[in-house]
Amino acid sequence: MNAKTERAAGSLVDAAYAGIRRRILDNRWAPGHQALEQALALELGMSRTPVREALIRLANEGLVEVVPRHGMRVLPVSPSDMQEIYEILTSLEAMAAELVARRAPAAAELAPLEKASRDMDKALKKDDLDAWAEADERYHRHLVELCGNRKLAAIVYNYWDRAHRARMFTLRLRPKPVDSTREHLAVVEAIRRGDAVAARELHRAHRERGSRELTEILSRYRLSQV
Amino acid sequence: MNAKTERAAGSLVDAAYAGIRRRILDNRWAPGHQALEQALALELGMSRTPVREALIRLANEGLVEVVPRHGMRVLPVSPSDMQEIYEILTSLEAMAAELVARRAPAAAELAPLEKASRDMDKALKKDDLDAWAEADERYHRHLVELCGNRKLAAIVYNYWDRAHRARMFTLRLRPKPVDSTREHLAVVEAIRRGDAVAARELHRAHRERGSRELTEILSRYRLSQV
DNA sequence: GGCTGCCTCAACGTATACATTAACGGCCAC
DNA sequence: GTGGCCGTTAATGTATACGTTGAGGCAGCC
Repeated sequence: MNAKTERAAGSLVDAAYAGIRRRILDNRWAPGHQALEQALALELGMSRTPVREALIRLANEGLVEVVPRHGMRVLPVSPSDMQEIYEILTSLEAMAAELVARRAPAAAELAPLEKASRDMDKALKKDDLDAWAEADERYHRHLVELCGNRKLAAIVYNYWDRAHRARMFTLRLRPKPVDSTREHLAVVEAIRRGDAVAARELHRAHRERGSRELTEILSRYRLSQV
Repeated sequence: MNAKTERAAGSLVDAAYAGIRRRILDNRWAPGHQALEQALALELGMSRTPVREALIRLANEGLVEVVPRHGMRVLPVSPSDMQEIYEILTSLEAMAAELVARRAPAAAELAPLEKASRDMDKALKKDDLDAWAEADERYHRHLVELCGNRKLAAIVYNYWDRAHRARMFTLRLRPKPVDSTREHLAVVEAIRRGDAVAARELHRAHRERGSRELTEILSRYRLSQV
């Protein structure tokens, strides 16, 4: 990706934000990586001003830290960070499932959830973990979209970003996620019945299980940060 | 508050952030209020640069919107915003209560919760609604602090800020909050028992009731925004 | 040899300069 | 009178300038 491509977005601030964020999520800049404002400006082909403004956004979103005299630093995600993040996601996504059930959406709106779940199974049978992760993310994303609470969705997306690297990293270390599909479909079924409490609790249990597995892996492999 | 006082904080950016935020939360700048960057800079006694950087933070936090050519605009909070916010707070604070119960805190850590609850009762008996609101906030704040999840706490604080004006506005329109104290103490009791699920569900019920009352008031008084 | 204090330098925070561009008002045609 | 076009102007986005200050190195002292 060259500077010209990154400029495509409206403003240089947006370009800087997108460029830096991409580099972090793609793990091109590992956790702990530091870069001075001037260096960033040079790499992104702009002056320090838009870089600074992008860094403020990224710092607010918890992806980087700005240390005076040391530039920005890509924040690592420790196991305890992951636990905190999963507590937040568990709580908010469970609420999302409840809200979806209360809204009693049309069958067409639920179809993508089922398709995503089926795709997870297919991917699993082919041992294609990347496709599995994509379908899993699609399921969760659609669920959160359907709940109608945009602010809640925005928080969830933000924390997904923060946990992204760790998820990618543990994807191949964890046991085959054979239970996820069934749990997803159980949530959908509860939504279809209009059973908001069941939807909430089933989704909570689903996330809690995922959280436990992740935590266990991180501690087993002594991954102090990702 | 003059410019000099606001400069007290370390950087001008912090001063601008604090100054603008204060004006909004105190309702000196009503929802919808607009101000140009240059005007803000003049009022705060600094140049546009730190003002712009503060506005980015405030916009991220949802207090203002930056519209090119029209400067910043203080965002109103509509009833549907309030509903979204309360859904988030209900879910996260319930999780916080659960986490506190799981941590099995020492009695000394729970004492401030009980004191805050007692202060709410006292304030109510004296018909001092401001003192009631302060004690109520103190209870909720301490609960969220105790849960140990800093990121969760940060989200909660942010959304409290957004809902602050509406809470202050409806404080004197709502029925006397006679149930709150009992509900708070029930949560504390569940925490003391180590009954995490009960703590979570009691707190959820507490917030859901508050949310219902608030929503009802906003619609009864046709408050389309605060 | 290790530690402390000074000095240098560069990174940052802030101010200012400047080109761009959209809002607004006025003017003209109908 | 009304609607549309054009020019003016000011607000913004970005670049650049500049003073301040803290980090790191070096020398001198214990």
